[in-house]
Amino acid sequence: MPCLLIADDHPLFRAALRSAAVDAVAALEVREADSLDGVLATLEREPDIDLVLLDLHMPGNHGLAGLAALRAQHPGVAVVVVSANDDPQVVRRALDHGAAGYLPKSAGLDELRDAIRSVLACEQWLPTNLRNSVARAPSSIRDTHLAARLASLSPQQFRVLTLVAEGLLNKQIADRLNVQERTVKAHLTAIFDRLGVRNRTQASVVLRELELSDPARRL
Amino acid sequence: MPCLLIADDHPLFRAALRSAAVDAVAALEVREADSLDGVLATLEREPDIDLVLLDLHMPGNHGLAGLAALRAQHPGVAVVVVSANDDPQVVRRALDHGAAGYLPKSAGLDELRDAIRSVLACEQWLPTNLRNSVARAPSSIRDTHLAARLASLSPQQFRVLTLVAEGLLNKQIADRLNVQERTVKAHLTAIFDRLGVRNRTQASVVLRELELSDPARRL
DNA sequence: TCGGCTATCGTACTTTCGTACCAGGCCGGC
DNA sequence: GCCGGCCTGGTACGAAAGTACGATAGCCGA
Repeated sequence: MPCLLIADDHPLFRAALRSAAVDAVAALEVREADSLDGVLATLEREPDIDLVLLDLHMPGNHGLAGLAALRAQHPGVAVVVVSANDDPQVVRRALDHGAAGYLPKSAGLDELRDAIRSVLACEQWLPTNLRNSVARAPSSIRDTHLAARLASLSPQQFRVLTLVAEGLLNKQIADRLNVQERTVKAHLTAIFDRLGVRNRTQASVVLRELELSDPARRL
Repeated sequence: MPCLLIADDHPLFRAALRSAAVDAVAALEVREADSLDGVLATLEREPDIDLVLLDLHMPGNHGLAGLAALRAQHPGVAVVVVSANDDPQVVRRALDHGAAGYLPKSAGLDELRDAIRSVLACEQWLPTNLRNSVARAPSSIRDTHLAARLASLSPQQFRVLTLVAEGLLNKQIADRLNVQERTVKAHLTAIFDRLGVRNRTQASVVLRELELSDPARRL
């Protein structure tokens, strides 16, 4: 039986997505989360989840960072990004970072149903009015490299990286993760190696590249 | 005689702005720059500049960081932000960081003329269709604090901060600025004090808060 | 079963960072 | 003139970061 996780910080919108989803797919189990940590915790707790509807703008998330974390820690779970933003460049970046689909918040029930069914069948899905423009949007080489590097991080490494990017000291990170500072250092050495950087500041820069810049930036 | 600096990385758009501007204001001197460094260099070289038309998306610039740098290093120069983005939240943030006006790239010649004249007369200017919505957009307390802190940095301190945010070592920064590493350290101590942070990673986070997030982020 | 990946922790070491104290020269405002 | 800010340095020191050797254990797929 297919299992869906709805990740959005807006209760009403979650409810709307839920009712539309159960209406669209027979015998669908649905979970909900209202923060990025909640999403990751739920995925840990319930490994049966097949699909996540992920709002890019929830607490603890910055742009595509949540998507990257999800893809890095749960590569087997499909992710459909749900966003009010329908700029083809942003959609392109989301797909490059492993999204299986992109659902504008303005989408109708038909589209939502289509999206869920397609992605559960392991097909990529985009709204019809975006397909052409997204296909034309060039993938940034920088972005695909970034995606590949970040996806190679282990879950724990990703957690360390996010804490580093918040400016925490190694000792603070160790306490937060209930390990020794020495272990944090070991992870950091691996992280630097994988990301191709030489210190923590550069690593945090890499992570922050995932924040969604102004859509006009690349024009 | 009023003097204007047009800062945009697109030559055609610079030309359009220039012809419209000289047409709008009598005896207007015009300079151009195509990068943030160019803007700052020109302002150093020519202290007579009264007004900058600043595109938010030029090389070396990330979101509002260029505006903040400009305001910090040349508080006497008025800045009109020129952007394709007309989200009221972004406009609000630009104004909170010291912009004297905001000109959508879709603006007509009349609006450009109005904008330049108003700002040269030391009045704030916004396009009519944005005035109400921007007035309703709340100022983020975080943002105004950020603006105040960043504006208190000296020019050299700002340069050090930008290099720190790129992940450079103190020694590398020293070489880049032709000073001793010890001097960089002195600047950093002052920077941490003013920004209210405790290490370089947190400082770079503060600077990167100025990047323009996805317009929908605050909804 | 075995190799590979991950996570954990250890010692010792170098480098970098950050702070403590200090000071001289420069410039602008009161 | 004097005060205050900025920019520049100097010595010294402790703290943090990062590296280089290690090690043990678990898990998973070939």
